[in-house]
Amino acid sequence: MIKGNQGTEERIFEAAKNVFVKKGLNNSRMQEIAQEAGMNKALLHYYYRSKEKLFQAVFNSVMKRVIPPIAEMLEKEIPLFEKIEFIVDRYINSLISNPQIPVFFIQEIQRNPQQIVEIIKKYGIKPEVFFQQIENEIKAGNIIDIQPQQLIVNLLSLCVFPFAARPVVQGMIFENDKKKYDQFLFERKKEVSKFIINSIRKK
Amino acid sequence: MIKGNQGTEERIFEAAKNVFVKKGLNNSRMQEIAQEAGMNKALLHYYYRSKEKLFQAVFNSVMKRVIPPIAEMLEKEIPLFEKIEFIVDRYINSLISNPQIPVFFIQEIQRNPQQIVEIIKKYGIKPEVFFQQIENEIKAGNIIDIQPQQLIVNLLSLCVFPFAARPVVQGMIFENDKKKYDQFLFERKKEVSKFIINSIRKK
DNA sequence: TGTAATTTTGACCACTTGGTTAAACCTGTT
DNA sequence: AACAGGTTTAACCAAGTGGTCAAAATTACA
Repeated sequence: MIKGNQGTEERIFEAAKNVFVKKGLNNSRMQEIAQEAGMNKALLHYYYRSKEKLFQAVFNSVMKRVIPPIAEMLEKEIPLFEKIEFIVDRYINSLISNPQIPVFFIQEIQRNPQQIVEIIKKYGIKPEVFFQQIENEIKAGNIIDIQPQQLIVNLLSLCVFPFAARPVVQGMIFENDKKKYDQFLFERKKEVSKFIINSIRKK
Repeated sequence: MIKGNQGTEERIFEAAKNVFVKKGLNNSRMQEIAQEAGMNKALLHYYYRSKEKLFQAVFNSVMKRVIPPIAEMLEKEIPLFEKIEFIVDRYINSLISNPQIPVFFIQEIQRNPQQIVEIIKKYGIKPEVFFQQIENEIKAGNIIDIQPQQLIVNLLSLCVFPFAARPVVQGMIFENDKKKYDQFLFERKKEVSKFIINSIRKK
């Protein structure tokens, strides 16, 4: 049964996602989202009540798409070095496909930190499993002594930061050459895991 | 000669810096800045014409305080490993004193990327000097083969990201314990340089 | 086909915000 | 004391904002 509204709600949602992710909550206008969806502004309120509600819907959906794969990777039962290579490769790959996500997150983090933590935990990331694996490897003498927290933050930093700071880094050390920076990011899929493993492997 | 305005302009500037750095341009209100400075809103326009001009004044000042020390460190003529230790320690220290700066920058980066690159170059950061030093060490066989760009972005990532993502990381892996996270950041002053040098040192 | 229910629209509202202005207020000078 | 300069203020304005509403258009259904 095709209802009268042939995907109106979905069109609003997609338009909102585009605009919100690109500009963040405070720089996005309801009017702009309506235009992007090709309809009247009042419809956004008809379907989603308020800007805040619409934003929450978008934000939850983005989290739901981004977090579970990470959770799954962290808990996968494969050797540590393999796992690091796997996570870095997949994570950077997904950031290459969605390069605005880090800034979108960082902005929302400031606005509402606790909510994000709760969503992340809801979708199942339990860093303790990964921590345990790291500690086991340390005890087994396979990697150097390092705080698991330091290691995982290092991994995150190395993956995410180049996307958040792209405009400046690209301007400073890549003569603003977009292709060069894309290539740079592509190579990081291997470089970052090499860098990490090099650092923690026991000689 | 003490004029009638006993530092009014400076008080505006300080108030604006506080508010802008904490909330970013778009979430800051002129009224709020006026309140913080304890004066009438019209005075902000009397001294700085517009919100944008006031923001530029603040932004330039912050850049002027943050960039030159980095430029100086990058060009200092000391051995590479020492330099890495020096930069990481000083940089993280300065971020501990000004933890909102990374988010402030990342937000402004999106708004006006090219302007930032120009300011940075104006204040004298020339990464080429550092790149040359890295390439020399590679040729001399002291460190492994690595793209200088990858290395410097790794260094930046490891220093800056934990401040930008603090609320989430603190919530996820430090049970939202502020003191634990402060301690974590403090330890990174040594951990990050160890991590980097471990990775690039030739065995 | 006629009617009720739902969806869509344009006009509108209340409020916020950056910015302006004319008048009041110093403060130093004569 | 009176004047002249810059400084400070309260009141105001225009534009933009999220949100509302009644009427129009469309769809579902008897």
